[in-house]
Amino acid sequence: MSSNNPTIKEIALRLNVSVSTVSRALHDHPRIGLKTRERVKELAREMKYVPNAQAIFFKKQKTAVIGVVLPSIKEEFFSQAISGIEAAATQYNYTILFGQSHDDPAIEKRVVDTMKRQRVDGIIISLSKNTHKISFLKEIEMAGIPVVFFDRVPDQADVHKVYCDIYKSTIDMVNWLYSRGFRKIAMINGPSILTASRERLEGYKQALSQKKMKIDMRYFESTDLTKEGTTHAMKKLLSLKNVPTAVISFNDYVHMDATQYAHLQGININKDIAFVSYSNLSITDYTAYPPLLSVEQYPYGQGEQSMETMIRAMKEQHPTHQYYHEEVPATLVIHGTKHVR
Amino acid sequence: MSSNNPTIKEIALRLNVSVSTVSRALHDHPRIGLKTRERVKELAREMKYVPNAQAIFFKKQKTAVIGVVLPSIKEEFFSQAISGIEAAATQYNYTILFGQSHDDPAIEKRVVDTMKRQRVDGIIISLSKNTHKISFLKEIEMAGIPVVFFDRVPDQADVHKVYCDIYKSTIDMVNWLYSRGFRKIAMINGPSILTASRERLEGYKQALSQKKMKIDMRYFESTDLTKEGTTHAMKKLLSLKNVPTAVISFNDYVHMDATQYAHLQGININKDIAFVSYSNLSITDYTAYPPLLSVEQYPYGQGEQSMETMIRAMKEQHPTHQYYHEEVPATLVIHGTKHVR
DNA sequence: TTGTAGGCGTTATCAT
DNA sequence: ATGATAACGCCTACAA
Repeated sequence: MSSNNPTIKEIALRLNVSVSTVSRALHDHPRIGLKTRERVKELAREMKYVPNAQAIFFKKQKTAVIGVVLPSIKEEFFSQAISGIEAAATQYNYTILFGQSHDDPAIEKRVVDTMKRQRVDGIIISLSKNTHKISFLKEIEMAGIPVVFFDRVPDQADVHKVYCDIYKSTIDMVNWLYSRGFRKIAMINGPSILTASRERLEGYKQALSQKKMKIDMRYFESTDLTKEGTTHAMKKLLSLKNVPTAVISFNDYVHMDATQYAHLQGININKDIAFVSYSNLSITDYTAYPPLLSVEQYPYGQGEQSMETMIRAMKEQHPTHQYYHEEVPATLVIHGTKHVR
Repeated sequence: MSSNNPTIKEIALRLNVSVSTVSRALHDHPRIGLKTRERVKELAREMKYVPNAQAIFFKKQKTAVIGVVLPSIKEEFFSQAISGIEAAATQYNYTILFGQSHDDPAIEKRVVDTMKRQRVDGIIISLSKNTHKISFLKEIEMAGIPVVFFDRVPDQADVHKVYCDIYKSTIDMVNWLYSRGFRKIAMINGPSILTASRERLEGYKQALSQKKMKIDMRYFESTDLTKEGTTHAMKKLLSLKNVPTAVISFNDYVHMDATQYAHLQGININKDIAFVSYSNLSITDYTAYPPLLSVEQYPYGQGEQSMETMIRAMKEQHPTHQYYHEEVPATLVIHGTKHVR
C-alpha cells in the first residue's frame, strides 16, 4: 500500500493557507473569501482529494455505517430485505456492513462483536433460528449502539422490532381454505422457538375454534426447515388414516420440499391435497407445484422500515425506555391460476 | 447517543498508570510487569472494554474492510458468491462493506465512491451488465485501493480478475448435444457487451465448426436478460420454419423464462426441444422444466478465490505491473433424470 | 476573512 | 518496566 490520498494538510501547504481555511472552503463556510474558496476547490479537484470518512467519523464518533446481520442471504426473503435496507440507508447516507449468521448463534455473536469493534452506528438483525439468548445484543444496546430486530424478532417488549402480523394472515388463510370446503387442514410449522412459528400455530388454532372445529394435533407437524425435516413431516401426514385435504407450509421452501415428496408418493398436488404457504417467492412462478396461495410478507418493505426505525432509534437518548414496534401488514396472494399446466 | 465505550485512557486513569502501559499490557507486550498486565486485563474485562477499530485503523491507515459490489444479490449466483467472499474474508479478519449496483452504472460509481471515502482496503466487484467504462475503477486502483473483478470481468489484461472459462464449457455443452443427435442447436445469449456472452458465442461457433457444421445465425438470439427480452427471443426461434431441436440459454433465469413461454406455446419441454443452460441454480430441482444440463460455475468458489486474490493484490506495491488472472474451472451437471414427472 | 490549537483513541518512539 | 509525547486527518471553538 503506497500512493496515499491527498489530505487537506497538503492542499493547505500548496496554497500557503491554513488547514482550517481549506476545511472551511471545502464545506462552503459562509465567511470565507470567494476566491480563496475557488482556489481551494480547484486544487482539491485537481489533486483528486477525497475526504477520509474514517478520520471524520473518528472525530465525530460516528461511522455512518449500519451493521446488518442475517441468517442467510441465499433465501430470497433476506436478499430482498437487504435491498430494502440498502435503499433506505443510501437515502440517509448510511453504508451497510454485512454479515451472515448461517443460523449459528456462535457465528452470530462473532459477527456482532466484529461490528461493535468497527463501531457501527447501529445493528439491524434477523435472529438465527437457533438463537435463544439475546443478552449479548442487549449489552450492545447498553453500550450505545441501537439494535433493531426484524422478521425473526424476540418475543419480549423491550426491543425495537419490525415484523409482519402472521397471526392474522394465518386466520385469513384458514378461512380461505374453509370457505372452499376444506375441513382436514394440516400444518407443517417451523421450529417452535421462533415467534413466527408460535404466531402461525395460534392463528391456526384461533381460526379453527372460530369455526367450531376441533383441533386435531395429528394434523400438526414441525420441521427444522431442512429438506429431511420437511420430508419426515410430510411422510407422517400422508401416513394418517385420515389424510389431510389441505396442508399449510411454514414457508415456500418448506412447501417445495413437501410437495416434491408428496408428488413422489403419487399425490396429485392441489388436486388430491391443496397446498398453501407463506413468503410468496418470485421463483414460485417457475416451480413445478406452486402453492394455491401464499402470504406475502414484503421483505423489501420490512427492510426499508427497519432502516427507518433505526434512524429514529439512533435519535433516542440511551438508555431508552421508548421502544418501537412496527407492524408491516401481510397479504394473501392467490396463485395457481396463472399458468395452465 | 451517549453511554460511551471505555477507552484505554480511562483504564489508565483508574489504575494510575500511563496509557502506553495499558496499551502494552493489553497486547501482551513482553517487558511489562506480570501483575500490572493482570490488573489491566482484569479491569478491561470488568469495564467491558472493546478496542475502537476506527481509531486503530485510522492510525494504521487501514480499515480491514473490503468493499463488495454486486449487480444484484437477488440472483442466487451472487448471493452464493458473497457467502464465499465472506467466508474467506472472515478467515483473514476482514469485514464486508456491501453495495448493489442494480446493473446501473451510475449507482455502481456512487457505491464505489462511497467505499473509497470509507477507505476500504480493497474492492471486489462484479460489473453491472451496462457498464462500459471502468476508468473510475482504474483511478481507485491508482489511489492505492486494489480492485479485483470476478465473474463479470472486463476484457483487458491490466486488471486482477477471477472467472470461469465459459468458452470451454460451451464447447463441452455443444458436444454433449451433438453426441445425442441434436443438430439444430440454437442459443439465447446475453448482452453482447459482456465477456460472458462473447465467450459463449465463440465456444458455440468453435464447437460447431469442429463438427464441420455450418453456422446459421438465425439460430442465434440475444436477450437483455429481462423476461420480455427472453420471451421475444424464444418467439423468434419458434417462428423459424426450421424450428431448433435444442436451445442453449445464457443462464437458468433465461432458461426459466424461455421454457415457460415455450410451454405456453404448446412445446413439450425436453421432448420436442431439448433445453440446456448455465448456472446450475439450486432452485432448478424444484422448477417445472429443469434444463437437461447446466454448467456449474461455482459462485461460492469464485467468491473465495476473489478474496484470496485480493489478499495477494493487497500485498503488491502500487502501482503494480503484476496482475492476477484466476480461472475457476466450470463443469457440466446433468439434470432431468432426478425426478420422474 | 483567516489562523491557531486542541482533541477524538490508539500505537510507536523516545526517554527514564 | 513504565511514562511522556507525537502522530494519524479532520473539525471547531477561540483568537486575531
